[in-house]
Amino acid sequence: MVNKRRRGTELETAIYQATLEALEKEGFLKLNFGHVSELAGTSKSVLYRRWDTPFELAVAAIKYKIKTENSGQMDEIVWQGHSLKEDLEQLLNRFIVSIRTFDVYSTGGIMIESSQQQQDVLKKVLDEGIEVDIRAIEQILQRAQARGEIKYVNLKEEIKLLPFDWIRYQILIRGSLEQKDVQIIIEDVLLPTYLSALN
Amino acid sequence: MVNKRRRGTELETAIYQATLEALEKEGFLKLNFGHVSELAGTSKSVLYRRWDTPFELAVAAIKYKIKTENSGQMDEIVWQGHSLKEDLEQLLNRFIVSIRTFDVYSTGGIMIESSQQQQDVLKKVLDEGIEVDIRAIEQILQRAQARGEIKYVNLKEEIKLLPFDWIRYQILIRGSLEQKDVQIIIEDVLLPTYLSALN
DNA sequence: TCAAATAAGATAATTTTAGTTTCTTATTGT
DNA sequence: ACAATAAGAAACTAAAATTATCTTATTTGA
Repeated sequence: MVNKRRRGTELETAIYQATLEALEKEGFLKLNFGHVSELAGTSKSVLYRRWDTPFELAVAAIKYKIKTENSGQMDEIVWQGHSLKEDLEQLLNRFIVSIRTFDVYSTGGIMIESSQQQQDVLKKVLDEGIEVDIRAIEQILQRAQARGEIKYVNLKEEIKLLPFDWIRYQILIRGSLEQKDVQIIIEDVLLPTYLSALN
Repeated sequence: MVNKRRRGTELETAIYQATLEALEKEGFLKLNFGHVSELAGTSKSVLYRRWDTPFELAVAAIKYKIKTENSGQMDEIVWQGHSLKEDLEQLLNRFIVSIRTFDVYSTGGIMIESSQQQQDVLKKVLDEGIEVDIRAIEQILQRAQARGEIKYVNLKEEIKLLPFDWIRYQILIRGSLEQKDVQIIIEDVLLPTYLSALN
């Protein structure tokens, strides 16, 4: 390897891509600076200069990925359903796609520990997502109200988040989610819940 | 250190207890044979002979803990409620206690990866618990049927598992669960869902 | 009861990995 | 063109994981 040194943004995106590649192949636990620097075609010292731990690198890389690829996707949904049920189907299926993107970087997914600091960081990432989820549900409820399917739109936050929590659990922990499961949660749980609380 | 060598079951329970202690203090990621062998007052080679990886040791230790402490707890619930709602409160509060026992060994709790093999092992552990959960819900439903609160008791398995999945998610991933959240899931979600599906 | 088999425990040796430091030189900006 | 900055390579250090070897307590069963 000789001349042509990358730096700044160019170098960092290369590192991020290498990190994501490593995460996909080896997962979180095995992520280390040595391997990533090889993949990125740079050297360890470059990574040690920028991040203190592989964990921080991983978070930065995932943030980068979300920013460049998913940015605004959930925010700008064009609703196409003609009923509360159809809107929910559209929303949850879209959500499943985006959560699976995440899942790739935690091969399978199992709970393990992390430091308090690390938890705070990840909690923040999660919470940012939650706001988007809540807004989406609120939009759906208002559409349903306009149609006359429900009278009110005030729902407790925990209930608004229920389908997202449940889907995350199925994908990240259980490791599987079939189409029929989504139908079940919508028809047997969400619709009865909403109709009971909002009429 | 000299004479008096422990072996067999005696030695292994000592190792399991040392492992659980290490898990509580340091967590999953930092679990290693060297540290555990010190805590157990034995030597590394003894551990390397029995388990290939710290992960397998951890699983074995947690299994041991569940077997000796929690065994049959959930199975032998004496129901004390006088309504479907009260039965659900009893069940879920009990469940929360048992899941928190688990949580101690994953300080905080965050999803990270593990190998396919490891996942299979943990999936099996989870699945064993699921059977107990399902039986408990079925008992409750039959009591509700006997009281006349509901007509039928046939519920899809996904729905039966919903409250357990949801609670696990809150505790293991979100990292918190308040009493009011349990009330909300029971009153606003489960009861409407059951009454809608089973009448 | 005694000898052989088994497994515990101690220790040393080896390997691997993480992390640091040093140095050279390409690149940038003034 | 020259000084400042940061990339990249490599060697080095330290720590931890893993393996190997050996001694000896304990069990087994003839």
